[in-house]
Amino acid sequence: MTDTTRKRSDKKREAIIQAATQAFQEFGVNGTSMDKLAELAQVSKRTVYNHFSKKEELVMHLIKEQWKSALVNIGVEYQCDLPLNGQLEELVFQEVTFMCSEGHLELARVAIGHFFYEPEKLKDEVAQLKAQESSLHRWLKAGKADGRMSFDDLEQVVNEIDSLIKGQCFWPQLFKIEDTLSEDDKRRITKNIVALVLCRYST
Amino acid sequence: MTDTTRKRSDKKREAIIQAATQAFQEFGVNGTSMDKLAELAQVSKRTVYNHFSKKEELVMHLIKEQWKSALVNIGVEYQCDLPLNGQLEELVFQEVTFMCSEGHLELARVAIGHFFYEPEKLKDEVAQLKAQESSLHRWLKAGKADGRMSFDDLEQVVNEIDSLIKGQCFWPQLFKIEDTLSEDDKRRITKNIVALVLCRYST
DNA sequence: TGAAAAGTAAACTGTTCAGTGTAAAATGGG
DNA sequence: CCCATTTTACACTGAACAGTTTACTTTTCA
Repeated sequence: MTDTTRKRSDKKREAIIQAATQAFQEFGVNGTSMDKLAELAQVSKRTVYNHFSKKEELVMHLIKEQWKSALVNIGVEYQCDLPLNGQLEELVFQEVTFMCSEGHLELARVAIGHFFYEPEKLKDEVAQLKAQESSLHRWLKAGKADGRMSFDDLEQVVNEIDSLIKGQCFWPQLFKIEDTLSEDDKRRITKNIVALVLCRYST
Repeated sequence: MTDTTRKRSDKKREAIIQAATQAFQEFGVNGTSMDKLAELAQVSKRTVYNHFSKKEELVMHLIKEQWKSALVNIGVEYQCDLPLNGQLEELVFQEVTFMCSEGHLELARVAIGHFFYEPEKLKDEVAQLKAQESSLHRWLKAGKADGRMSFDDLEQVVNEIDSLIKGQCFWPQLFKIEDTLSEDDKRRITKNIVALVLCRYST
């Protein structure tokens, strides 16, 4: 397999992935036939099958790929010498921005469309994702250790914040019930969440 | 159409609806063929088509039906002479209980499975549902009028409470990522939500 | 009892789609 | 120019499925 052949092959592969990404987002996995996909990718159907032996393989490839690229770390480290308010606002704002970004929403749509009737598989994937301790976890833990935050159950607080974020910045957009949020919307929502949380859990 | 014929016909119809309800929940609308459905209902396929001329008609019938029956009013009216805590706890608990009931989850699964790639239709349906002012709306408004609650934006507060409830009692269960909640779970979650909300918005 | 209403079984139409087989053609290195 | 690899066009298989047609049976009740 020579270098140039690989290059041509890679280009085709790229085109397939590109087309699949778009098509799956627009029509869903089930709504995108392999014929249609090949046509969109400007590639023969057979070539699609040369690169991905089953539709499922292509789907999983895309999802994993997007998962990976989505994991650009959100990072704000706790600092004893700064007010809680500003720090937590920055952290929540980053999460909000990520949650309602088109990239993340599109990934979620494909994944949900694909896994909706395979809850077992979904559970596994989500478990993997949840395994990593989030920046939010770390920050809250540090705040408690520092004596400026007070709560019994860390997991519960994380859950509450997560619910508040997703309930306003993810689910409505996922189902296209609400439009994309403006920067002002994001700021406003962030401020409200932070106010709510600090009012209750800061000492 | 005589009385007894109606009875036989109704039984068949009932069997169809019954089977469709189950099958749509388990396999999704797209995953349930009309042949399979007829078999599950112990009814000939033609009979299915005699009652519902298209699959779509059957689907819509089910969804509307369940919507309707789901609208058992959640009702707790604001009372000036009782502590906020207990009142709001009762109200939130009712919402929590409704949200995570199997009936509601199953309806939501069918609706989402059906509407996922038809966001326009979904938007319409949701708009209809949102039109009704909830008991929560009324209670918060009354609390504010009474001077015991304080907030600028009613809609936002309702949204926050709604997010907290759904984030812990609806979405995880919808995707079968979390198990059904026990009574204790519901109570605990309710208490935490109410504490969070009153801490911030009661005067 | 007999006619109307409803149900049944099974074959059939037409379509969509995943996945395969094959032979010809394009590509690019040696 | 020749050889490897890859791509392409296209026909094909086999399955699934919505919806229809037909010829026949059962139920109900007047």
